Amino acid sequence: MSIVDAAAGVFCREGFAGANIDLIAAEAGVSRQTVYNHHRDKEKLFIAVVRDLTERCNAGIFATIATFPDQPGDLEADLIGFAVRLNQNCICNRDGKFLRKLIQTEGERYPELFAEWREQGPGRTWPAIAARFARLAYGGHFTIDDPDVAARQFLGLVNAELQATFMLGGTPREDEVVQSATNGVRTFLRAFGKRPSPTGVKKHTALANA
Amino acid sequence: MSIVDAAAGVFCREGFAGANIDLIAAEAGVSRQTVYNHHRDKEKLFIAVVRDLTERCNAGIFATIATFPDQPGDLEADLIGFAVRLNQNCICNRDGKFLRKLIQTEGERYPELFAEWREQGPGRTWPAIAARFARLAYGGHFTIDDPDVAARQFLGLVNAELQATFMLGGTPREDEVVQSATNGVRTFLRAFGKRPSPTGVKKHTALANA
DNA sequence: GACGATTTGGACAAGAGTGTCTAAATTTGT
DNA sequence: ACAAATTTAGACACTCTTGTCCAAATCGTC
Repeated sequence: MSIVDAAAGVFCREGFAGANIDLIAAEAGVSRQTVYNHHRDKEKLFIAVVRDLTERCNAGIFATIATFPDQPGDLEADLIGFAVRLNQNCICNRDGKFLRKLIQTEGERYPELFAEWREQGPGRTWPAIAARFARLAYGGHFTIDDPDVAARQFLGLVNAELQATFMLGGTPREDEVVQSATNGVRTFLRAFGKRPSPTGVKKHTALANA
Repeated sequence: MSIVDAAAGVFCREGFAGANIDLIAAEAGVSRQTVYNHHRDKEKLFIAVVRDLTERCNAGIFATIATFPDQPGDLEADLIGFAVRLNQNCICNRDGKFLRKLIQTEGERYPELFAEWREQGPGRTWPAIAARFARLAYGGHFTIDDPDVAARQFLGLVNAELQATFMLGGTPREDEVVQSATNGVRTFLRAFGKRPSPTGVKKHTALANA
């Protein structure tokens, strides 16, 4: 395991103040001196960790956004699949979990660093998702007023049932992710879908592959 | 300011490891020895802080749930008012912000303590809100399949636009809270409201008083 | 095989924080 | 006003951590 990977784990578990360089070195399988050789001090190491995580997470999110169903066959199933991929590949994986925790934990201590994240992360990914929704709406699959609002509400809905787990830093099981996404997408489509389908519930299988 | 209040602030800012007892004593306006007299050690003090916050937050949430509109005049405006009260009085205030941060930061270090929170917090408040929604549905104001899912989605929707702010430990402005609640409730009612109102947008003022 | 670069382990100084102790000062109740 | 309880300031031992220094060992490359 690389030094920054090991450091990410320790910083997440112990917080910045509680993180021990000796422990990081041990988990990385190198000597303490090597840690200091590569990264001048604890703070520089921390910054390197956040930058690394932000970069990797963003790459994953954009790769997943590229799989957005622009020409859906079954709109409900396709959106559920997209939501599940987004969660499993970007938010629930190791990088996503770590980055989320570091932002929550140390966000106030490094305003510039996390302002940067905010711009590069939600500031770029949310509009990208909104654009995909706008396209679907333009194609006649939706009736939405504001694509940006719709995108944020989509994310809020498909994660609605995972909040408590995220709070405690846990990782939801795959079936919980699928369940939350399924319920969220159904509500989303009841609100914005073309046919205001009544209570009728169709049976669909979520495609959870990458 | 009491010792636990001061400790709450310092634990939140600095994390458990980074929190300094001298600083807590100074902010509480007492000597360090007094802190040790009241709470045997740092860990006991931390536990007292979390218990205190959990208790106060729960009281606030249940007080707010008591204002749920059981017999709504204007359903949309009443739900927006409820959502705004919930956010302003329970989630965005000092106690809510601190409890959220402590759970995110130290949740993994004290599993029993935060399992307790989970039972006393979401475990009791979510069903309570769900029961109110079930009552509205039974009264013919809604068409919902599962009140529990609907309650979680309601919370997810009205907070959808505040996520990034919560992440960084910030406090959203009142108008942001109202905006998010308004958009969320409108979408919620488009999905579950009795009359599947089209894109039509009515003008309503959110009652944001306590 | 030899040479330069990197890594290693261990020692080290400096600083910070926890928790204890004690005697003096202050508050509280009566 | 007095006695008991509490609070205070300061010193203290102890532990832990950071960051530096250095000589020996290891590695990579030619």
